[in-house]
Amino acid sequence: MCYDIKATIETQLKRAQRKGDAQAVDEIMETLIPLTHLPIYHSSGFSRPELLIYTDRSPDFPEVAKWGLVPHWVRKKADMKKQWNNTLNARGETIFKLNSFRKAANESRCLIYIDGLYEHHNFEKQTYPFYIFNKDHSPIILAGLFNEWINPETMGKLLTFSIVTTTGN
DNA sequence: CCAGACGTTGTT
DNA sequence: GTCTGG
DNA sequence: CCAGACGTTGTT
DNA sequence: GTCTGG
Repeated sequence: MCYDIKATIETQLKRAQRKGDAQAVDEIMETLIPLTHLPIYHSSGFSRPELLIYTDRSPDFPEVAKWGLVPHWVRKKADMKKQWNNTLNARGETIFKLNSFRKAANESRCLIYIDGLYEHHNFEKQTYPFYIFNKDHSPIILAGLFNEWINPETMGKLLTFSIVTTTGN
């Protein structure tokens, strides 16, 4: 499960810095970062934050995307709103079967660089958030699926993504 | 056949 | 206790 | 998923 | 677009 994350600009840019050139990073800072909610210190997916993802069609130069995948078959804006809180996560075991994820699982995969994530644990009827991160503070790199949805009213493109989860190990 | 959904999480 | 909003 | 609300009346 | 439930 993964519904609450921390993502700083530095961490989100790590891949572009390593794989791209310095000019590309400057361009990202100027043109893409202002379109996002970065830096994100603790956001729930349900607040539908926008951040950078590294897609398989552009693996080293990130794209701005909104958390909560809108499937390709959604036609109306109202249907989109019904759908989007249910696709923050995608169970890896079933992504090739389900209508909402199958096409993206086959064709549109991405990576999401984050600092850490928050898991809630229950103890004596109370809930406590635990922050999970790498010991050396290196990025946690999550597997994701994405889709580019065309809003029929405005013809605007909306890039959205879902985080792939699996059973604990 | 048509209408309506299409998804995730947890379990002291 | 249960529903809504984020 | 968790956090926080959960309700009513009238109207310059 | 495709699957499920009635």
